[in-house]
Amino acid sequence: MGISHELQQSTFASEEAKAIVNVIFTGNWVAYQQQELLKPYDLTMQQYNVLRILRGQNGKPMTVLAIIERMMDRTSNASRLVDKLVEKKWVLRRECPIDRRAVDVLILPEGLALLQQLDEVQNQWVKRFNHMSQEDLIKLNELLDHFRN
Amino acid sequence: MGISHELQQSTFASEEAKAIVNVIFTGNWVAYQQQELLKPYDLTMQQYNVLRILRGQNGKPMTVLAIIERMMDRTSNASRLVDKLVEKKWVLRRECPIDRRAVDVLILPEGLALLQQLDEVQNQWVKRFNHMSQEDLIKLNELLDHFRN
DNA sequence: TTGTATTTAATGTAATTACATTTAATTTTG
DNA sequence: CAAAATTAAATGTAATTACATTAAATACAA
Repeated sequence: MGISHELQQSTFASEEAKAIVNVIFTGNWVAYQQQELLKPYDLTMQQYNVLRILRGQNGKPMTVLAIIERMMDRTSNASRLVDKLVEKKWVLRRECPIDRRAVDVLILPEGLALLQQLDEVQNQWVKRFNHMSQEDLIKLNELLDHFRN
Repeated sequence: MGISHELQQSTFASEEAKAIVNVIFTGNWVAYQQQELLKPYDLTMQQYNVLRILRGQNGKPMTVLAIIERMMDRTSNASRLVDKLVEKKWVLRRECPIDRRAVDVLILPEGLALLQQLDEVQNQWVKRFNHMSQEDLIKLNELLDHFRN
């Protein structure tokens, strides 16, 4: 089931053009599945992404700008994403003591607990990709990295 | 510049997890560039996608449903996308004579002219990817197809 | 020091998207 | 045939995103 069949497109102008469409389409395809996975937890992909970034800090706070730099979708409005997470009591936001322009964001135990729950869901879901060999996955990661230069 | 460095993430739980993030991130990355390219033409990626699908019909009309089946982002609201294209006089919408529930959508000469203009822009931009060999591109397409099963 | 520029985050807004519902037409079933 | 089910598209709406602007704090330069 290649991209040509998927989009019912008989030919592409070039292998480059095909790869561009394929990368976007496949990205949307995975993102959609992730969204479905997260829906029961009242969490959008971007919110989930922010939570995981904060967990990676191991308790250390992060500014909004630092969060953006690590996000998969950097066009998201991180201020408002953090808003939502604060609303849901999963993270804490407080003035940064060193630079009062900045804001420190911290994940709360409730947020960590939610992520732990989601780890299990995620681990189950990732099995969906075990039709790919380890070599294939490594090669795919290399090629995607190369694609972005 | 791998995905780890890009997102400042030291490790991933597995090569699968890394590939998932990489596919989404790279998809967003290309989509963002395409959007920037289209901005001067007052066209969103989804609108552009619909226009190109219609051009592929070589004058034959298509129903909204048929358009959706060929779109890269199938969660888009095709009705409203077509609305926008009708507003801008790039496509024509008319009742399907065979099934009055359906709507025939046709690209207009103005739409074709716009696309022709964009072909040139696109061709220039695609050169951005000529650091990838033809073999790399073919392999990338294969792996992305395989990734989706 | 003081005024200017830059940085950081928040906010206003318009457009888009997601999701459910509605409307109208067609198909299927009894 | 008539009623029920299904299909195609449009629409209402709430949430999200994109984009520009604003506000506040800090850095820099004269």
